[in-house]
Amino acid sequence: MIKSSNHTPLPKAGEGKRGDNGYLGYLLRQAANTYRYRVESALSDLPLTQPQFSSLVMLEAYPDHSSADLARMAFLTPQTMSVIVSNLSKSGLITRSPHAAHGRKQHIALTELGQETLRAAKERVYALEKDLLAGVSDDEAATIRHWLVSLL
Amino acid sequence: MIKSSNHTPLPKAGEGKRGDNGYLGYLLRQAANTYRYRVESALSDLPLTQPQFSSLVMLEAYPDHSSADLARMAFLTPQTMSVIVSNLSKSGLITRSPHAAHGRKQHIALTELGQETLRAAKERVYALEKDLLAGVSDDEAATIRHWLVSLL
DNA sequence: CTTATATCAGGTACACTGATATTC
DNA sequence: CGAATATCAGTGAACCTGATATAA
Repeated sequence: MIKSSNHTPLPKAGEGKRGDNGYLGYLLRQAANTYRYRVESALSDLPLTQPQFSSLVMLEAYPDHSSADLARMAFLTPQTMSVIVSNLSKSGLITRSPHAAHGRKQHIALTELGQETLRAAKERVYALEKDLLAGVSDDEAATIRHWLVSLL
Repeated sequence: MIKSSNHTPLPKAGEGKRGDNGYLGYLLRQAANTYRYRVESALSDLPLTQPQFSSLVMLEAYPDHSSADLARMAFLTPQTMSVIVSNLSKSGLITRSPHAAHGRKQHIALTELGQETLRAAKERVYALEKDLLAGVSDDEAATIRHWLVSLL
């Protein structure tokens, strides 16, 4: 036998349950996983994971924000974000300098390498944005965008 | 100072970048993360992770499918799915019995506990489905569903 | 004393690649 | 032999909870 179980047809990959009639939560999860995989493939040579990329984008958009600030933005615990920031630091993409004047806060800054890497990553990732809306009208895009925001 | 950096306003949690105008991929990721967190909170007393829950649902819907089959459905490597299945087995939710007649395939079956747990988990998770579509019209829901499926 | 920040310690599930054994 | 399955070994980023130290 060539293909797996032969008395019950293998559902189309990713369907899990009933395709167009599948549960929304399941579809949301699968879609996000698929997209994450695409992003990490596109970034595989940099190297930068998606959470790291997101963190860099946030840092660039909102400089002078602390690790704790980033954690709140990303709905993560401070400890988790601390690990991500620490990994970014280990990769030489950011530097943390003690900020004596403001409590225990650390000033996070992108290094030259960090800026270069982020710029390259943005090109790749933003190119994927177009694919996300292929064949979707502006009205539909607005509906989708509004729905995603409403879930946060 | 009470709230983090005070000269640059902290963006609304989860926005990361520009809210309604944010990048779709980013919104997709954040929405999926938020949903995942809700699911795992709802399941925290069972205990069952979301990947484990998905696997159980697939197993119930498509009995007699192997770990390799599940991996294909979920877009995961056989090794990864093997770990998930192994954890389910360790928790006593499934049993694997050698199936001498069909190559190396293992027959996976839900135990009594597995069926009970899945039933309880379904109640909780499917209750969350309603929240996903709160304030969304049928037309909009169809658009969203179609979009998610198109990404897979 | 309270609050916020950062970080250490420990743990786990999940994801990958690579290698191996088994079976048809 | 090739193809499919399962699994061992190793690695790593990313999550979590809990405890601790520091500083406004």
